[in-house]
Amino acid sequence: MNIREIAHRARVSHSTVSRIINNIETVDPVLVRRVQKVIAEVGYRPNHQARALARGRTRTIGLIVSELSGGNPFFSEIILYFERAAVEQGYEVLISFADTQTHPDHVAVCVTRLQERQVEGIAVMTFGMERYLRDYPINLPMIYAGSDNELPKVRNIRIDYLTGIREAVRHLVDFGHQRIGYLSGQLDWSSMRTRYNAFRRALKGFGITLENELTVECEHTWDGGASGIVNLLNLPKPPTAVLCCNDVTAIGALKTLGMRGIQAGKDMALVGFDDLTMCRFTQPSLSTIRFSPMELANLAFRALLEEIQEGDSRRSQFEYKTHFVLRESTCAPNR
Amino acid sequence: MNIREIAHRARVSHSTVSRIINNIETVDPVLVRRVQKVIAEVGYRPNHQARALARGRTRTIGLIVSELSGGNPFFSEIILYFERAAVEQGYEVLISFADTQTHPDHVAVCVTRLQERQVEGIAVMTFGMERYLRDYPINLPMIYAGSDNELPKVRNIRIDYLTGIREAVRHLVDFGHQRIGYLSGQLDWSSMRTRYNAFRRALKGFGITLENELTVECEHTWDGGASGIVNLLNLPKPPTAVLCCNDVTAIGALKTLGMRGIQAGKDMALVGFDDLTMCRFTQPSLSTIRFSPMELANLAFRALLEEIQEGDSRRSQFEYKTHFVLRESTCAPNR
DNA sequence: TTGTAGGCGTTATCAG
DNA sequence: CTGATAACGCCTACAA
Repeated sequence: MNIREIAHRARVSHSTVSRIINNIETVDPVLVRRVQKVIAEVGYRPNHQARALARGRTRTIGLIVSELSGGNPFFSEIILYFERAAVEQGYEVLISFADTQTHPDHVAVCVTRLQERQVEGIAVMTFGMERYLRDYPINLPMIYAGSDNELPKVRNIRIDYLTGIREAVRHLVDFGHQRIGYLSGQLDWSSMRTRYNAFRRALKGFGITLENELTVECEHTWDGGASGIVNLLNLPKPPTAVLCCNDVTAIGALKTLGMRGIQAGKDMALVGFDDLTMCRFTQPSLSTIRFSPMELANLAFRALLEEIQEGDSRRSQFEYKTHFVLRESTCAPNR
Repeated sequence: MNIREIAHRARVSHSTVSRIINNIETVDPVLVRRVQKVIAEVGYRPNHQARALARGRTRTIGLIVSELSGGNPFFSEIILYFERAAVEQGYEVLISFADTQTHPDHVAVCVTRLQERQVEGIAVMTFGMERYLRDYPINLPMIYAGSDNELPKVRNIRIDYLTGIREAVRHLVDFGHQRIGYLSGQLDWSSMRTRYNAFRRALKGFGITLENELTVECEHTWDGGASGIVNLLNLPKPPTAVLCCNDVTAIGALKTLGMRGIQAGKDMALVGFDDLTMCRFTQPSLSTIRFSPMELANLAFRALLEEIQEGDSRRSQFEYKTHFVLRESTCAPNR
């Protein structure tokens, strides 16, 4: 069923039908009613591909996220809020999962796919995997978030990890902690490296030097956190507080602590990162560093939209600042 | 940059270029090399919309899920695994979020959008909202999951809620529980109603009749569970065990219990529903009824693919059976 | 206000 | 094996 068929049945030309489905004012109301009746009767829907082809615009944007494996809710919230922001502005979103576990450079495949679909811009929210796009020819509006090597052609949403981490460390130091452990995700992810560096810098700011044994590198998953913290607990002199690279890791660690009879928020201080909804529902509730998927998604969409609409002309700086959120999992050192 | 431009630069016809990008064997290798060189040089990518238009096929399917609000990981896992299964078969997935909170019939809007995008089929994984499609003219392959009114034109993945729920209830009854409470989601969602009915039927099977006061209807969110269970605790004679309509609700309830000094798995038995990854990491870990998003997504994709490929000819029955998963949150009644 | 003709980028069907 | 030529469904001058 197409525009010509409708036109035939309504005894008008197909251009008239086209005008009507595009809400052009200058059409005889009589014809409008006649055509719309036919459209309703046959259940006609305009073909989006054909429109895009004829118009030269798709009003579609791409969103690339890291794989949601193990159900880390962080990225699913990114998707939800990004989509919502886009739909509000009349854009559609094509979502692409970069399967970074098996093929790190899968991000490039995703970009290709999206380009073939003629997206008008791409938001790369992988927090680390965008480095595999370094040699990829970028010829459309594109934004990264928290990338550590800023490219001239790609806008980057700066992430201020330091502020939140420093607030968290200050909080712990105020409590009297000196031996603060760190549960890191894989350090070949730039965002993980950046967080770690921020942590070390924060410590140094308070006159503390981080001993090597106090950093554990693990997968940033529930299981990674659960097993990673064992390395800290088994130390001859374990830390009195632990900062984790994300909430999922922290919740995994929390589980291990609980199983060993160690109470976070009493025997040991534990801090997460992200501020997932579920942080309020762990026991104890999890103090964390806010890195809100909702705010990030909105920021990313706004940045991309500006890039699409304004091009190089107006390049506002977009920045996201993290903050410490106090809940129940932190406490004074227990010796 | 298009096929004609490539043809011009490589001094061949555009049909030859078309053949080459479609890997048609019968092309002179010399030309292949020449054309591919140009393609690489200019960074040409075929236009997907144009291809779809010319081919009359999009190799794209639609997936409609309920909104992910509050970050319920259930739907995000559905999306992930559905997408993965589809990509494996050379299909792309268009994801549509049905914002059922504000506009229940938003599902219909999603279907329209997907139809305009010429998807070859749609999987509706809303577990309840598909009823708003009742009067919608269905003219393409479509599947539902767990729908309670089976339509002739739509394939439905039957969900056997009863088996898992009965196993859970048997487990509780074996422990000696007689007063078993139920924390339900909004009962105007068909999947919520079906679960509830299954629960009552299971109870009856063990000779227990459910007193009205033991059922609480709440939002099936973290907060809903956290506040909903209060109504059960405040009863003159509270239940000794509680079954929840999903894990998120159960985890919310777990939090409230913890704050009141009631230990799930010791003072009260608590059972969830879904088996989210995080169930293993709550304290205590959550006994639940397995309703695996991964398996459901795979099933849904297979069903839809068969519907697309075979049409009405071969209609296998697809069914998903739930099962009880024993962890630490259940125990004998504590009086 | 309406209709006609041409084009968007690709595939497919023909002769050559 | 290659190259015209005509679709695919829609939009948009331009002409009537």
